[in-house]
Amino acid sequence: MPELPEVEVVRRGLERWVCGRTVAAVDVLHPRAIRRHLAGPGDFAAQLVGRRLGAARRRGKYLWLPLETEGPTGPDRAILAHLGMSGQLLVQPHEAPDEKHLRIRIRFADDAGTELRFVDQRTFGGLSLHDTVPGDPEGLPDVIAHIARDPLDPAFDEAAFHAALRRRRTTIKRALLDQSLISGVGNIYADEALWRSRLHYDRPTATLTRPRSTELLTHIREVMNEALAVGGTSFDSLYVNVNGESGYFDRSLDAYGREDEPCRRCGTAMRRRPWMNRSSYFCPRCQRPPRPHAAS
DNA sequence: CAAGGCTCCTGATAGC
DNA sequence: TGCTATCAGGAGCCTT
Repeated sequence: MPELPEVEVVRRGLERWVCGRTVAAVDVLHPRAIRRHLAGPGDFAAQLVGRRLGAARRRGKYLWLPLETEGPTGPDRAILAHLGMSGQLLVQPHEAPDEKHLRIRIRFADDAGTELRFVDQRTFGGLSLHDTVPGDPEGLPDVIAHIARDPLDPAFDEAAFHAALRRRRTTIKRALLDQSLISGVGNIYADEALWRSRLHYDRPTATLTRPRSTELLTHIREVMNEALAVGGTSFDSLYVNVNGESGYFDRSLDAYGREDEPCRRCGTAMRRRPWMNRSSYFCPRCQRPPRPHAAS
């Protein structure tokens, strides 16, 4: 499932293969893939044709491709992409057969011989076009202005993150998955970082000391950077990078998906608990549940 | 406003 | 064999 490292791999692929190319034609093959573009598929295509794409950017799990400005008037625009659970952005030769779940095809006005394809089995992801936040140096699309900076962003505000954890009345894994507090962390890397930090997923955020939240952030960054170094995590063929190659980080996971397998620190059988309509994996010995306490 | 639950979707897999 | 139930889960939206 694409979380920050996987999305960053895709961003780099777009940077290499799509940046600077001019859109010639757009085919929307499934309306759900364009549902966040409220003006509809026809408008999406009409707005894109003839526009040159700028350098791909990313915040958390969101990607965007700025449209290079045509003239002095009008707001800057960008193609916003989210991969959802199963989305892929593939650069394919024109002659490659259509993927079973091909949703959007973008052709370019050059003779490079390749096109950009958005393929998505479960259709949680999609593309859309948006104005960018006025004056924002990164050209952040306005609809994701509420998404927090991610832990690999040099401008991520660690002190503010810690203060928010102390202020919130919630638990640590919920906070890690809240993209308005910290972005880019999904279920897999949350479990990995909590295991490395020996923190139980139900630990109230208000109990974390500054050293503990700093340590947690360090583990988040480490696990993400390790995944990035090997091209991301993939359990099946659903996630591939922009060239269609899978990542290999799943071989290095310490917590996620390891129910009944021995903890790599202490040997205790790892456990899985249903949690928020998904699962949490943890070591019952290294990651002790928080002590229940009376409400104050 | 914050917190937490619901919902969208398809395919693999388990169980009967 | 073939059916149904379950699970995977990001994030917008809704309720409390």
